[in-house]
Amino acid sequence: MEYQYLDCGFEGLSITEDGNVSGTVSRTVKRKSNYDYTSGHECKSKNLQAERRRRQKLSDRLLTLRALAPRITNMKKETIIEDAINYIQELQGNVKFLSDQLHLLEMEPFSEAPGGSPKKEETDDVEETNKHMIQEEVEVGYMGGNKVQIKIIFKKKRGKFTKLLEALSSFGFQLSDTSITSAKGAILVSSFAEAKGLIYDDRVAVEEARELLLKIVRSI
Amino acid sequence: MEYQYLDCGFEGLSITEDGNVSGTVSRTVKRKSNYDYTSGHECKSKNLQAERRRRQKLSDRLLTLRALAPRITNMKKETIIEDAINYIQELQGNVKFLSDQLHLLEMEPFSEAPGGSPKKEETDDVEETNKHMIQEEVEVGYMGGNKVQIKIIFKKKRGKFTKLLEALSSFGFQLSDTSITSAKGAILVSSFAEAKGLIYDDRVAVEEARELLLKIVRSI
DNA sequence: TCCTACACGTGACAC
DNA sequence: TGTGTCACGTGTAGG
Repeated sequence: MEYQYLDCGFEGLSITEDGNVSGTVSRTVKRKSNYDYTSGHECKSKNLQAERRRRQKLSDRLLTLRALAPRITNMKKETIIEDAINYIQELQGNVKFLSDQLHLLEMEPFSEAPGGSPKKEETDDVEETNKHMIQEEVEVGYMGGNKVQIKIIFKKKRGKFTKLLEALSSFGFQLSDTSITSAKGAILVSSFAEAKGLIYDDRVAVEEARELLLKIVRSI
Repeated sequence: MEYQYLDCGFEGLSITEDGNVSGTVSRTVKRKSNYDYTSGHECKSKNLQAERRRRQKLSDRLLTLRALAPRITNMKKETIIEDAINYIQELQGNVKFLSDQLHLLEMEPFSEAPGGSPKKEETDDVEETNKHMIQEEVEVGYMGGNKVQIKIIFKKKRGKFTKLLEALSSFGFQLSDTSITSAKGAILVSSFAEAKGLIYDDRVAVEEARELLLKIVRSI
């Protein structure tokens, strides 16, 4: 970093009073003529060195920033910042995903949260009941032993299926073979299951199971 | 953004042959005198406008970057980048912490051994991975558009399937028709899906999707 | 040959 | 009356 400019004391140019509106949108251009040209003072090498320091600092920060991102597409300044932006967004997504998963995993051992988060669910429920009017439907067929075959139709909603699975599992239904098809906002789940919690004298209480399933589906 | 410079065709200055070594450490100064002053050609307004565009783009990126970070200390360029650096490091720390905690929580169901000697657990884990050898398996077939058909085999574990569903959903896979069968501790999921997050010029990156799915399955 | 990206010096401001 | 920051125009190296 050696500069042979001394930059102080001699000037080869004078201030040209040409078009003076500088760059940005609305600068209050006052043309105050800060410099005292009679004394030849206000030497600009100070400003020069400060500017050099500033640039170097900024460049260093950019390098540090680039060193953090794993996906490096280019050395260009602009792409460095772009990569940083993308990386930050990716990291934010990861954090959100992991956080959600962690909370979900923490809630799991206590079966279902009773209070839960009321606001979202409420609005969703209102929308659901008002708008589409897709009627939930549940059928249960007895297959012998504690085996049943169940069919469930409900309205498609984000995360509803996974919650249904969890609810089924926590109520003692063990699904073996299941198939899911979705069409026009409705979901049909058809499955073979073992109903371990609903056995009365070696027979599954089919109607009870059906009502339980219906309650589960509607409550989610 | 209005400039009253036209900058093309007229020059008020000549090239002064003064000290020519410019800024950085070792520039091979050749002083080639690129410009043809006889013809008045090689008008520099192109370069000027390009430079303006570059600056504006860079400024925009900086603003975007600043918009991402929650802790804004200053509007200065340098501090914007500093904040971004700190924020990225913080996010990385969060991801690492959450990931660790998640993995720890996943191992918990196996740690309910009554004796509680850590050796056993370790050997158990090793035995598990060695013995059963249910290899995760992922296949992805391209069906046109952004539709894919996926097949996933993994070892049955409590809550794993619902977590898989959520992960798929959060990574942009929208399952339409899927069937699940389980046998001897293994689960086979076969499904049609829309891969909305992985479209490159109207084509789905199949191999990427496969690797992503494999990572998801293994990480859960 | 042109085009892109960069660092530089400089005037204008804002504390 | 200074110090720090900014955007600007410009020369120059590489592609």
